[in-house]
Amino acid sequence: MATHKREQFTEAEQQVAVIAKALGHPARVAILRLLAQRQACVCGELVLELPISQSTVSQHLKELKTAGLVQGEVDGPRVCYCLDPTGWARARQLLGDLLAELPAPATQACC
Amino acid sequence: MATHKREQFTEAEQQVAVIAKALGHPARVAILRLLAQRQACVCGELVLELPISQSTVSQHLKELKTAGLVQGEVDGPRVCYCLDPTGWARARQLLGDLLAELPAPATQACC
DNA sequence: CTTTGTAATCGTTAATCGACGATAAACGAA
DNA sequence: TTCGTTTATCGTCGATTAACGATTACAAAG
Repeated sequence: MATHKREQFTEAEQQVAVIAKALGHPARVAILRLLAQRQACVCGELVLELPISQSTVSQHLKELKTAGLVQGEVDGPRVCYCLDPTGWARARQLLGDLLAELPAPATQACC
Repeated sequence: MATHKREQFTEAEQQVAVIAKALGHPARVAILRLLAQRQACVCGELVLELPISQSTVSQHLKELKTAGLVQGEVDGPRVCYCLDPTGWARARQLLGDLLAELPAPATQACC
């Protein structure tokens, strides 16, 4: 059963997991890269660039938005997406902390 | 349909996604942190520290191993786990590249 | 060889994910 | 107001995930 015991982990662990989960699909990584590269962040542009359907892109955008990594602004009939400044900054912080906490280990294993 | 179009994204995007997916659960983040903190990386220790059952821990360890982040070495009746040196170094590289490629945006949104 | 302790696997269950087409909603233009 | 364009949502489907207890596999000890 997916009784999801997530509550029992630390706040930081859960937050990192949320970020990582959002990054856990190539389409979402691609979307973030596109949003960072070009300033033209209209949804339709993304659909043209990606090998998935419009509804699926929309779905991924929703997940990124839920994770706080992306924000969308309605602009007439279309929607302009971009990285969420504070959310992405926070994500960078959390991932950076994780990398700092888990440094590259010595070349030989522990045991 | 889960037709998984992952093949159609770039190699880097897919690899980042694999890493991120492995980090996408608080239990796995916790496991990695425990492995980095203490050198005592015996599976049983992890089970004692985590609020989930032995079989679930084993499952998560398997996923981390599949993602190349962790390695296990049989030591008599128990198994000693630790960060996979090369795999984790690679993961650090990929995540670092991503953070470099997606810098903290200007405080104001794009549109 | 049998027992004991440890970890992996199996089987099951519920929930979530990923994908799509179809439909609905929102808006500007005619 | 109606039409075309754009995006979000709905409904569906199969696959995967997360979790657990039970069982199995294995190695060391007796």
